[in-house]
Amino acid sequence: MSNTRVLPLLDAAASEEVAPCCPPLTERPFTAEEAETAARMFKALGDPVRLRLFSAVASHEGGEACVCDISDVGVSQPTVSHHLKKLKEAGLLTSERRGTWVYYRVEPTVLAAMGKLLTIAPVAA
Amino acid sequence: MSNTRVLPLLDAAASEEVAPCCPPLTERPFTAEEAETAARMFKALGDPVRLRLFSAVASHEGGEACVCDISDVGVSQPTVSHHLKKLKEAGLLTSERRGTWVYYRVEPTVLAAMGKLLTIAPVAA
DNA sequence: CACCTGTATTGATGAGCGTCAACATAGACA
DNA sequence: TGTCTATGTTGACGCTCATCAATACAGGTG
Repeated sequence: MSNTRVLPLLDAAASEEVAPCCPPLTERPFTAEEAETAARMFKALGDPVRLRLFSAVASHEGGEACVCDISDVGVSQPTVSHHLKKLKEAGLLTSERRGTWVYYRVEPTVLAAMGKLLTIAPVAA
Repeated sequence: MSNTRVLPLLDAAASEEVAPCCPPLTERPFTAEEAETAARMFKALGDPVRLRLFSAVASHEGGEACVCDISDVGVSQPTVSHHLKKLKEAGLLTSERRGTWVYYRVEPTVLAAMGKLLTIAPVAA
């Protein structure tokens, strides 16, 4: 029944140890430092163009995509490059140049961490 | 083992039918409209002060909190009010006045929907 | 080498946002 | 009614950001 597990592609060990910054939003009030860190990630996804770019990379086969595959989002090429840089700085994407093209891929642990932020705190039992 | 289910507080029916806007980010590239909708929610959580306010409400007992309980986040009272309004406009919080105080509570279905955005697409099986 | 394509950087511009002081509004109570 | 507390609104200021044109850089091909 539960077919919406968080990032099953991670190996079992990692899936239990992904919290790099913060507890679930519902567990206790965030400290200023936790909020600063987590807000940076949410902010990176808070722009429609960046969200489309991120989704395009995340859903592309192999979990990675060339810029040329995803740059059709209605803005100029420099703007695409700028947003991809922002996503990299937020730790959501990594990039690698292979010959002529640059490939971006999602950082799976960060995606899992953000997913955990939005869960109800695990029942203590 | 899986103690990090998404919003177990929702009744079973709702937990299977929460997608108000978009599929998981990893399922397929977002359309412009989907990105616009989802980005609005992420953007609302993309500010440290708003994230602290939201976390304070979400983690408060009963799932709701008076403004007076959560307004100690280092900014002025009008700024707190402004951010709470933003969170309301994004559909993440609702408010209700009871006598002297105004109580905010989290909108659980939206939180669940955002959690689903950050999951890997369910295995088709 | 020159030339072409793909991607990143620079600099500028306009819009949006976070913040506050001042003021307004709502409810409780005397 | 008047006064006090809690919360929301207004208007302004400074800063950040999304965007683009122009340019630079990287790598392939001839």
